[in-house]
Amino acid sequence: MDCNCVSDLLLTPPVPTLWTPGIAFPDWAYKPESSPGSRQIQLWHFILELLQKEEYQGVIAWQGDYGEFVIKDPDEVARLWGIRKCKPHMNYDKLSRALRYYYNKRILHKTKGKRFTYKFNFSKVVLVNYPLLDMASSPFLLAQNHFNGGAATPDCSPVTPEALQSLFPRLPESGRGPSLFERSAGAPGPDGDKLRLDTFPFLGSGAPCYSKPPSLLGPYPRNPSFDYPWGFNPYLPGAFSLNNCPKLPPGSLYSSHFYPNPLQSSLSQLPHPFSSLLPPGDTGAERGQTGGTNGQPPRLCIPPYPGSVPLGRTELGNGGTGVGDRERGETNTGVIGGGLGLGLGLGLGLGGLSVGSGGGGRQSPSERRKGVKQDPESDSELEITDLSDCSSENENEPDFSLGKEPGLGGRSHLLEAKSGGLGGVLPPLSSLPPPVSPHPLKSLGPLTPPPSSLPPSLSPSLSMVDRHRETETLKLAHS
DNA sequence: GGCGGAATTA
DNA sequence: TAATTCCGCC
Repeated sequence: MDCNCVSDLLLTPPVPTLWTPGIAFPDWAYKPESSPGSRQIQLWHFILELLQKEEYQGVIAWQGDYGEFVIKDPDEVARLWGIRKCKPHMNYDKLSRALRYYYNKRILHKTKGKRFTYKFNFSKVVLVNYPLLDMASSPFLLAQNHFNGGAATPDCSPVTPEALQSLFPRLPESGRGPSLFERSAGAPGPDGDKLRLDTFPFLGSGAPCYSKPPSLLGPYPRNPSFDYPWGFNPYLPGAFSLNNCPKLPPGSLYSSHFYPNPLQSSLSQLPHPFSSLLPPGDTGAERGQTGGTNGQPPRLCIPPYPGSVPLGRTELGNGGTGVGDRERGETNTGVIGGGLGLGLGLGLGLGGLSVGSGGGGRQSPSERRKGVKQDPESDSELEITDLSDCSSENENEPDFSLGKEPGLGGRSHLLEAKSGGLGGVLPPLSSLPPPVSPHPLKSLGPLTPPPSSLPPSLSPSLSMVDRHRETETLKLAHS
């Protein structure tokens, strides 16, 4: 982009001590390539940036549900966005159109009844930022599909703290402890990127309402030496006002040097148990996932998640009820089964798990008006029918996964290639545990015993995993 | 305000 | 591909 107005805005790295760890994406999240099809920052990244910065609390802020934010000053947000994109004529109408554009992608949805209020679907964000996560966790999510097999499966509810906790057992339940894994904090480079769960502000506990992500509310280990040595700068694409940091040369903003290929790094970024899928010597544990490396403890920020509602609150119960399109946003459910499981389990080619369409009510307003369109892609309230369906869901969206290969086949191959026969690690589909719980999240249990703080509701997942292992053991014994 | 279609842009 | 722009409808 050769837009001056952008470059003027972009280059102010955050001051670590001032940084509010609400939402920060791994460096590669800002990598143009990480935004398929996009050469520049995407709107939702931008929104996250604004939400993350205290100076914009008066313009846009977290509010209400986890992942929910309100645009307090639509015109200002539009103006800022226009500045960022060099679109001087940007206005809220256009901006909101772009936001609506995310509905089908399920990155966002509208909070009905609340003006200027939207809600992030973080499961999607997870997928976007952790393209291999779904693969790595496939054993669980595959099982998840079994669980969801007969029921309408909401495709993507927000990732809950519990879900993340399951995915990242070491993730502390509160925002104080450093627990996220970080990759080497050494020199920037292919190994310099890191994965931060504070990327997801709704995954911790917090007050139902907040002017900023609850993650900002709790104690947070300010690390004076935290200077993004790997080149990651959550504000890079859009730093607005912090000027006391050295500007990066214009060309460095998206320098590939700082933005390693996520495909190469994301798997190795995966925390246990995913890291265990890596070849020996490359596990997260070995890289010091718990304590960080190079003396730099991983940091975690705990996001605003009105924590009290782990699994069932929200949208989980709505899935598949066949609500109308106007309700689609609120139907956003089943994080694991949907968001993560979607990419994962389905991707593995599990498929065949038809989930009813939930019956009608899927026409868009215009469809109702015009009486047309059958919604083949069934975008929002996606019913997971099979892998192809799942990926078809993504057909209209940026390819967040690995290339164009539909489904997991491609992913698996890739993973295998990358990790040296990972395929052998992944359990055969036939070994998947039988449905144990209809609850999508329950299948996402951690491989390791869940933290004591985890709600009992997650316990069953453990037994599921155990059963899975037993099955595997038996199979091995038989063979 | 909010929605989505359609054409267009970069 | 990810918007941007315009628009008519609700």
